[in-house]
Amino acid sequence: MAKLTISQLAAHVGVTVRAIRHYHRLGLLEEPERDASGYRRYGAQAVVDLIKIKTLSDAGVPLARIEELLGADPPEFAAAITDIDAALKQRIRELTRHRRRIAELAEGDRLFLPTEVVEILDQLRDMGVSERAIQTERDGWIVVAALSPEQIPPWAQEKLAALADPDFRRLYLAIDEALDWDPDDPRLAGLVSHLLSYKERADRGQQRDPADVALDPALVMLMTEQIAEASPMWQRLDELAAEQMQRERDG
Amino acid sequence: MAKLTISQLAAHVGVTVRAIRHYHRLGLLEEPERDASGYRRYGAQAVVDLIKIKTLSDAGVPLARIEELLGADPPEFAAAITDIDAALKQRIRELTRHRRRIAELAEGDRLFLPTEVVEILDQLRDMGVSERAIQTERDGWIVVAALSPEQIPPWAQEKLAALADPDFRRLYLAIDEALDWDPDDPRLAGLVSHLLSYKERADRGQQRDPADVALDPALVMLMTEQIAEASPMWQRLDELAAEQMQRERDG
DNA sequence: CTTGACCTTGCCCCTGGGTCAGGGTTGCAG
DNA sequence: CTGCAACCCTGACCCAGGGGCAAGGTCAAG
Repeated sequence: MAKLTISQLAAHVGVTVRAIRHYHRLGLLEEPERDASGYRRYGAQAVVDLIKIKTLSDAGVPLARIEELLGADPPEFAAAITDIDAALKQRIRELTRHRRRIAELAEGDRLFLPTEVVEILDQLRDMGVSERAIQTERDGWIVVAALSPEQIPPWAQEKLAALADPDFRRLYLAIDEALDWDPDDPRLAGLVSHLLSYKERADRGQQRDPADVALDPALVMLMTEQIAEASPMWQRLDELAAEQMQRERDG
Repeated sequence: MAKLTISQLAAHVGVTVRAIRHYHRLGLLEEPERDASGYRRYGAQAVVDLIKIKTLSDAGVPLARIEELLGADPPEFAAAITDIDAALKQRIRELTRHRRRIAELAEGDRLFLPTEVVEILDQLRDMGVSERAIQTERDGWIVVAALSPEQIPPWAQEKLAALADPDFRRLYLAIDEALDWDPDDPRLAGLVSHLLSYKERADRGQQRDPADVALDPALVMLMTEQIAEASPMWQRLDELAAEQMQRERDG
């Protein structure tokens, strides 16, 4: 009669009745004697064992591993404890890293992109480019980073160089303002000639046009599609410019 | 053509293909368009979303909660991030605590017991009591600590006081040596009289016998059974002493 | 004698996916 | 052109570590 019922044992050790039965099923904790009515009756050893189990389990040791440990002799046990402690230390370091990443998440772009690209986005922001265009730009870079991360640095360097050119900035801002125009807007013609004249100057000069860098054409298409999706006007602009260049070559 | 396949997306973000499909099923990540053959094709937004999901998930945020967060507006999101960070900090503290407990587990006694009891065990060790008896003593204290922690300090104080008495120490050592005797060993009679004469002196004196402290009788029985289980000789000793006392009262 | 709090076993449910099965597609090499 | 590896698809089952609930037996008090 001195012995504990399952719920008393559970309450004292700070574990649920359900968990104790679970441990029995797994063979982690020995099944105690039953009383006349079939109830489990626990002695002191069960308390000791259960506390051990709970302590290890709280530390994140899987139940299967705990089972091995309970049968191990002291040197083995001590070695295992050392392992577990190292794992805990490791886990704590990880959590600390995750904390930092989480903080960056609240901050925005920086999380997803290499620093060169963050630099580009910051410059665009300083120029007064619309948030929407910046988003589109950012998404393009993300896809490039996903497919060919090694192409990011050269391309980004070129783009940064271009952004140092006031002509390029004017062009960028002009296109930004036009993003929401209808693809049939008559003002598009002016934009096309602005674009082409910049291109011409860039070609004559020091190859400042980012599109001229030797890039995977598939990637360029990807970027183009990405941008076109965000703005029908851009798509049209691209077509018109291509046609115009074709005519110039022909004529 | 331009978009990512599921495995490209997975590889870039550092997550398994299976996990992505899982997120789709949970509605966490939007199902992208399919190409002609039914393959999923992902754009940049998916990369961004997936990185968010992974970052939060790595931090231990349950997927269900992540789903809510992705739909939340920035202030809500920021608040949630603060919560999550606090939870991480909390978790790190917990792990650190568990590390300490685990370390104590390797060390032995200290794990489950308040300092008074550790003190008792240390004194027993200094006296040269066998490790086996110390284990039994320790297990008894563990049970008491689990069942009635509030009874530990008075009982432990009494026991410490008794241990200061050379008579009690001699008795303790005598019983320790006898632990492995057969229950029918003829030397038991001598041990019984040693026990009873100590009890008598203790009763006459300042109530030094720990068993005299007002204790939960269920607890005492549990302890007794615990010890009896470890040593049949002890069980017999207990019976003989009880009989002897009965005779003395009667006679 | 009933009531409520226990106890028993057994079965399905959850998360965060892993793994296997049984197919269809794509791209490259011979 | 054909074969074959490496993809992709869905669906179904499996794991830990239990939670919840059902359907029934037991116990102590009023």
